[in-house]
Amino acid sequence: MSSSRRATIGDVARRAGVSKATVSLAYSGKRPVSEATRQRIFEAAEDLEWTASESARALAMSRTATIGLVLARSPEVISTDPFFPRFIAGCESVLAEAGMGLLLSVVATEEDETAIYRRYATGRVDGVILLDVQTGDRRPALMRELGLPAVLLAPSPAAAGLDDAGFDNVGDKSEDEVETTAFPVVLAENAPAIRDLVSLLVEAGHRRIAHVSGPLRYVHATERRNAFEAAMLEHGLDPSLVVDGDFTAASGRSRTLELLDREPRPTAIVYANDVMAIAGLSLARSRGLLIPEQLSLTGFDDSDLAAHLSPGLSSVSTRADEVGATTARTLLATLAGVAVPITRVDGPTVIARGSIGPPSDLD
Amino acid sequence: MSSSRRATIGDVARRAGVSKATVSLAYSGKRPVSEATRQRIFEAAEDLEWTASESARALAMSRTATIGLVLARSPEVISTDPFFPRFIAGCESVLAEAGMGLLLSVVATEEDETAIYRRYATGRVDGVILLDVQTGDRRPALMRELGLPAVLLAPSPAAAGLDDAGFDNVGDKSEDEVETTAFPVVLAENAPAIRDLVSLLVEAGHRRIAHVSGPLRYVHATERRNAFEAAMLEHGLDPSLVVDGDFTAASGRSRTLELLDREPRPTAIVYANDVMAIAGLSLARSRGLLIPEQLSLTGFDDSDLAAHLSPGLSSVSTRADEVGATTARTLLATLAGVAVPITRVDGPTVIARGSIGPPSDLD
DNA sequence: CTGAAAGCGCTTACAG
DNA sequence: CTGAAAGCGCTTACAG
Repeated sequence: MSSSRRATIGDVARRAGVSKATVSLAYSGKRPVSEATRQRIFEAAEDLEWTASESARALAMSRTATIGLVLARSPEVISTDPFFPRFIAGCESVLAEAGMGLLLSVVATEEDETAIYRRYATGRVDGVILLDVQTGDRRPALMRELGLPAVLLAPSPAAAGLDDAGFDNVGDKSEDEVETTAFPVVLAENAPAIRDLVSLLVEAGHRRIAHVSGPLRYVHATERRNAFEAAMLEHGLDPSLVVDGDFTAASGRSRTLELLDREPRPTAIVYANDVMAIAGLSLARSRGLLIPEQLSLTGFDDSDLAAHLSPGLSSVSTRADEVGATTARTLLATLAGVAVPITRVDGPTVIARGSIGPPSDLD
Repeated sequence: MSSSRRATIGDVARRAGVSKATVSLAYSGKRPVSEATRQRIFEAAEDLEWTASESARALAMSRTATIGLVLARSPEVISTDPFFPRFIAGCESVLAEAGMGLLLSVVATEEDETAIYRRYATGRVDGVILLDVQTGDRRPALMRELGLPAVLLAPSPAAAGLDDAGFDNVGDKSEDEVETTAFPVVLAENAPAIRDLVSLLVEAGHRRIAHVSGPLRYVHATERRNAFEAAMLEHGLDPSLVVDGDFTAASGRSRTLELLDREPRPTAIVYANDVMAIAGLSLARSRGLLIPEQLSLTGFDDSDLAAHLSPGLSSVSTRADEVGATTARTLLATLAGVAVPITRVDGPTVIARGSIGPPSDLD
């Protein structure tokens, strides 16, 4: 706008008295360039404020320096889930360093999601990150159909397609050929933290412990619920006090209402995320229950609020930023042709706070 | 991967027995194409599963079909602020329809932010959206330097550069020329909602009302604080009960602690966002205060939790999704060459819930 | 209504 | 160590 038009590699080459190829090579370092000419080139580029056009590079190299991420959740849940922004921030930190960008899409329906991936495959991104694995997830198959490199964030080995869970992340096997690799996975197990949470409550003296799950179409929600049930059984306790939530505050409130009306009342509730737990905690309090004396509660996500409620909400730190960074790194490695079949990251860890205590004998 | 290589426009042209130009024109509609050939072309394209390469179009048309958004906040605050995800979802809904993508960046420092914009200008995006206006914001100047079309979301006319607030969004004037237009602004005023909130509290009988602000480098935080003070003065009340928060739960808690220790204690607190209000509410309750009898509280954002706490948290709906959609639409119009100097959107509106009530005489 | 050709701004074999 | 040329896959004047 201010200065006429943007400089091109041709302008730089002319000013430095070299060919366009040499300018290109001086920057990419894909072939040696004498120190003298390199200097002249860099100076010329600086004078002209030149930087290579990404569009031109994209066409010439058939790589976009962009990776794609689609969030397929209701705006309501997205806005409430601290995982996404932290995960994205983690991705960004490694992508930025690699000079890559992140193309983000938010969709409501599965149809829209498929459409987006098709557009992505149209030379828009070099690869994608797959979050929120669902049972029977079709995205892995779609990615293969589109030839779109992808990395999957999975909450359990089963979700990673490592054993048969009806999930389609197994490589194609054809007769005499070697089995092709299923695409790369970052594994952040959810189960251990839930077990720890249950143990903590049991040790504190709780026997009637309930669980408010997330939407069970998500493998991570199922995984948390299964872990809850397994842990209860291990302790010889009744694992059937499970109600289905959907990660929203509304469901946290209504499911808690339901649980508090049971006879006998549970003395502790394990929620599948913080938002539901906070709504539940607030409700219990408004009912006059003392926290944690009459009701202990735990969340999942370790949202900013958890630590600063009074009492603090015991929760599970998912280290979403680290997970995001690792996932991005894994995708970059994949794009670079390095085979990374599976990367384990430290699982989420429990953070105990005031919302957990021994059950009182009052009730 | 599965099928050899992606089809190109050449393949489609050959199969349809026409020139590449005709294929291009059949899709763009920039010139009439006979119905018969159009049919043949579409069929050929379908057979070959062809869609135009975005990289090639980007180079040929010098437009990337991508807009950029950079979030420059600490991961902590981002993860807690429901505005961003909703705003982004709103943008997406109009961008997707227009076949455009959203390139998202998250940065920590101002340096990184500048670097990102420079990369953006390198043929990565067609324009950008500017959020979180700060006093003395340098981005408008930077955008002009880079020749990057932009639209600014402003919480007040002053922040939009509509009057002198030390903000650099005025057009260049040179001698005899017409004053060039400052770049487009979407205006969503914050002040009216805060005034409404104060009025509501005053009508309920409150006299000692406090405010916990956001970080004052943000114009929207300053705007909310100023509106609070102005409203208090209008009602003939002492406007000096203002403490500085930073939008985090931690600050919500500590500032509330401070306010509750004052003598006399405020009977109501207006927080600059929901997270601080929720932390404050929780603290007040743990101190044994009855809500709203002994303390009324209000938030800002209308986060998912607000409606489902017990009592519900009175808040301000920012309609972030609509604002996002409008902002995106404004940017698209700008890119299309339509001049849209300023677009007003419905300001945020108050939602009264149980956290507001008449002050009791108990204390 | 349609085609042949040039051009967008890079990168990369191919020669030297 | 360097240059001339072809190519990436589109779009868009220019002719007809």
